[in-house]
Amino acid sequence: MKDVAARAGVGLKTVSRVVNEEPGVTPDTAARVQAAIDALGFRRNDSARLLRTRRTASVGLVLEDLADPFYAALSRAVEDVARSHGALLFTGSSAEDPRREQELVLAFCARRVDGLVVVPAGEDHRYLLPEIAAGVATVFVDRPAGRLDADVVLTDNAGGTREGVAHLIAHGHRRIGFIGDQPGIHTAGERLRGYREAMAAAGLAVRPEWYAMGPTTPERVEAALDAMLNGTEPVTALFAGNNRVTVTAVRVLAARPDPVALVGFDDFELADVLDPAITVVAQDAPGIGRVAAQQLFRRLDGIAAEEATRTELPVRLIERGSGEIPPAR
Amino acid sequence: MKDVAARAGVGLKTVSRVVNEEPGVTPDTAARVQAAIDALGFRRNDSARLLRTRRTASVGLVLEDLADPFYAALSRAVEDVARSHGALLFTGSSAEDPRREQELVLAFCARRVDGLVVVPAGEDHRYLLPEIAAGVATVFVDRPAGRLDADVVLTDNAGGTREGVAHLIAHGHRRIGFIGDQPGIHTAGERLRGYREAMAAAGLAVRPEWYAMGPTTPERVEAALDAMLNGTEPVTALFAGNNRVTVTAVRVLAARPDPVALVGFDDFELADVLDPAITVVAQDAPGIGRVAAQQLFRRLDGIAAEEATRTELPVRLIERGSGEIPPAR
DNA sequence: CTGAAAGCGCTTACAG
DNA sequence: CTGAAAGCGCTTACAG
Repeated sequence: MKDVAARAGVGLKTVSRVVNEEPGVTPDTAARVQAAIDALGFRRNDSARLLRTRRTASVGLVLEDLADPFYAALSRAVEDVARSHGALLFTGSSAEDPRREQELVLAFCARRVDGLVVVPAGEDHRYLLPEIAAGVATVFVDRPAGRLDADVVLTDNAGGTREGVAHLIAHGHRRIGFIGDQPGIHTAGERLRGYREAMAAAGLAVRPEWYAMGPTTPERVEAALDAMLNGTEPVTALFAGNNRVTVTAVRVLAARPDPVALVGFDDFELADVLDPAITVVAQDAPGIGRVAAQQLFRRLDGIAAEEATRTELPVRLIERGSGEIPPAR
Repeated sequence: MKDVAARAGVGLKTVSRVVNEEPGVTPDTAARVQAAIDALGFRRNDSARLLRTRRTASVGLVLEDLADPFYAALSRAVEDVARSHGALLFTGSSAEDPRREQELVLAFCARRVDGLVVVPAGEDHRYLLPEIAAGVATVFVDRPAGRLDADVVLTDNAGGTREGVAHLIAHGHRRIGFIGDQPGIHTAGERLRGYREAMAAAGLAVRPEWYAMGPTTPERVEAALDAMLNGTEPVTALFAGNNRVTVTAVRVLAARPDPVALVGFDDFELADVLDPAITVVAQDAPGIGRVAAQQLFRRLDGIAAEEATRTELPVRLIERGSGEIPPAR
């Protein structure tokens, strides 16, 4: 900028005015400055500019895995909102490792991002307290923060599962299984709760061998499902607590002679092309990302309420066939 | 930092030393500085630091759509390489709009990212010339840059398609169709070329109604496929030029009485659960991202050759059933 | 309409 | 081992 000023024979501030299209520059002067800019190939250094303005016009997004379709869709929505507010997006994957989550978050804060959208991996987010006090707006997504009162945007996990299980009950099922993710994961716990509530609401007892929580590896899901199907009171329907479980369940059930009804939490591509097509409780991944990002910018613009908000987004039951199979005789 | 220095009763430079763990500070002094840091909740402002060091330790990734599984996997790989080099990742989706691509690229450059990984949307990247001259390392990915000599990492599109089509030929097919994306898209053109070459290598003529290029909307793909299947010389097998085409083809073919062989370019989740399971020519999305990012850091570390490199990654034919269906009698 | 000075929060190059 | 001065590339607050 100094070079431009020298070449155009003006002061620094005048170059700044032209670059920022501020008023109060003679067309003549502006033209001279512009010529110097073009000749020198000058491009404003936004990092320097932002050091002075104290707004970096960037937000950081920390999620579990950028390559996961659910988070990929969420990211894209956050990106779109950020763009509409003139902000750039940093992204980072925690790989479900609390240490890595913290590293990323603090790295973003060290860059002085204006705000943060975080899918929590850890259980204690008090490390963010000084950052939040320093003015970094933070919104949690998909799972609430641990030991910290902050904005959070969630899917209605319990409600969605209740709806899916009630759907199976409405189709005549009484013995319904549930296979979920690790019990420590918030979404997994909420979905299990929804399952229990739906069964209770219908006056149906839940036998301990009908539900299983744990890693979503194919081996473990298959073992859990086998146990449910081969017990003394075998289930006639399964509610799959997430995508991974659903896919394995599809494979296992396809190999069995008698049909078992299946409803899965979270939609996936080609669910409608399978035979039978898979009935799912669909989450709104872009919606979650959008709402979270909007809340973030509301905070940044100072138009959000003081207190932390908690938003639960509704799910959508999509009937495709697998969830409407009647109980085997 | 000034506050920390004042509180610890030392100079700025000493605080800087402690913060950066530089040697040459008495344990005693260091402890005093550290105490001040903790008391004040000081966190180094990396943006300011990087203004001075002239390295932002960040790279920008511009791709078509962060929510697309292929690009999501690619992004994750770029992120991992960036992390291993201590760099943060900006991401942005061009939505296949050249103007938006340029906006994003220039915004990243204005932040002075060290390097850029770009999936080109436009056809002319000369706008990057000044940036590259200014030292921004740039690697193109998935498609080559337009009118610019730069590093590029590609899938072996033509070779992969040759292999897939040859596979169909080896299974007895003589009349093979090809449905691809818009002819302007580099990957689409390359795959069409591979199809032609494989047919020619087997001495098979290609009738004009056997291949169709255009948007990958279900309507258009369905119409193209119908035309190929109902002509006077109907095809007995189809090579689908990408994911979207494959999915629509699966739907259309499932509704037909006689089986048609199908090989698709690019793998997708659940391809193995469909009936028949889908034979594909699989791209290595993480591999492409990794190789591109590695080339980027090689440039940044000054250990890359002067000339632009062109890398083509091999594909993998995965036989699952649909590609091994013999020609209908 | 225009510009000189100070400052954003750090590091670099020196001197002691 | 320690620190004062200058500077990274901009903007802010002022003065003319």
